[in-house]
Amino acid sequence: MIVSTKGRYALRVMVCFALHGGDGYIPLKQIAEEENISQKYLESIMTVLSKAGFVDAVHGKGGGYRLNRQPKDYTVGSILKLTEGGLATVSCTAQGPSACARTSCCHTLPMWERLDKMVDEFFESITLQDLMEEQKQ
Amino acid sequence: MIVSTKGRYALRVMVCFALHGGDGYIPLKQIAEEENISQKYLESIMTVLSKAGFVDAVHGKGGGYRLNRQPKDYTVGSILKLTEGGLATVSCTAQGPSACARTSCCHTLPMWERLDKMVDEFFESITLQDLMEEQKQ
DNA sequence: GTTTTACCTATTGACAAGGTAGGTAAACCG
DNA sequence: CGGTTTACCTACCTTGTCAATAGGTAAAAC
Repeated sequence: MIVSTKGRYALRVMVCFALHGGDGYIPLKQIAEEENISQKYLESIMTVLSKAGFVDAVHGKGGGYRLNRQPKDYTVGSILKLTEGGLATVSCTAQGPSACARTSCCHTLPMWERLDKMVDEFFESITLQDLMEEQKQ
Repeated sequence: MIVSTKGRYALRVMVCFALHGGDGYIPLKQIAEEENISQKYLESIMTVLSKAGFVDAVHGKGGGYRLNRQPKDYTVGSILKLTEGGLATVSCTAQGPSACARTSCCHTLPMWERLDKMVDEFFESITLQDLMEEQKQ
């Protein structure tokens, strides 16, 4: 598994905000109900997104969260890297390139590095806007 | 992480057998020492490969394991799917397509399916022969 | 000052990953 | 035949992470 619930929920919620559009703040309670995700669990994810400046947050009544960019200006890759803490496909490359002791003699490392690159480019090529427009059938 | 130690060890060991070449059987003890992997742990991996017919196994002195095809006739994908028990990148697609209750309304599922396909094609396009020839620098 | 909201700090239960321990069964060798 | 080498089998253990829960505090509106 390359992407855990955390990253997948983050994407779904961000798409949900994008679909709501407008300038208003939406409370997390509403999003949690619409997406049928534990509100408490979502809180921890939203805090990460908020601290990283991906969304605006306002306390109190009438508050909540909202996007602060156009959907086309969020890449899926940026959201996943933030919430998942990286997108390395194997532990060999998770600590950065050449962190493994076998680097110099490994016959498989170059493949993992190509895979990482391919996955990264895949996610960076997709935006929230793309996801909004996409749906099964 | 998309590929765990199990699958990575399996690949390294298979490449190791391929590099030894020849028709002789090689005892696991030797491979474990060369690759610096716990022999006991490798045993469980080799048993899987043996049962699936990826390698021949012979008991007793002079025995061990050997490949039973040309290196170019093993795809990385086939080895990983066997030892990892599948290569799904998200749990949404791990139980086969459309196993998720949100299938019909999910904005992210098509992306996961494309990712799965891309990863599968990547691994199926690489053979043991390719890995043998490959090394850093 | 009450309500609504975001935010913070544990804690939990389930599960798998990665490996260990100790055996049994087959094949060879003297 | 008896010992040695090997594959194979069953069980266990430790560690860590995931996903979620619980119970608060702080800010903003009314």
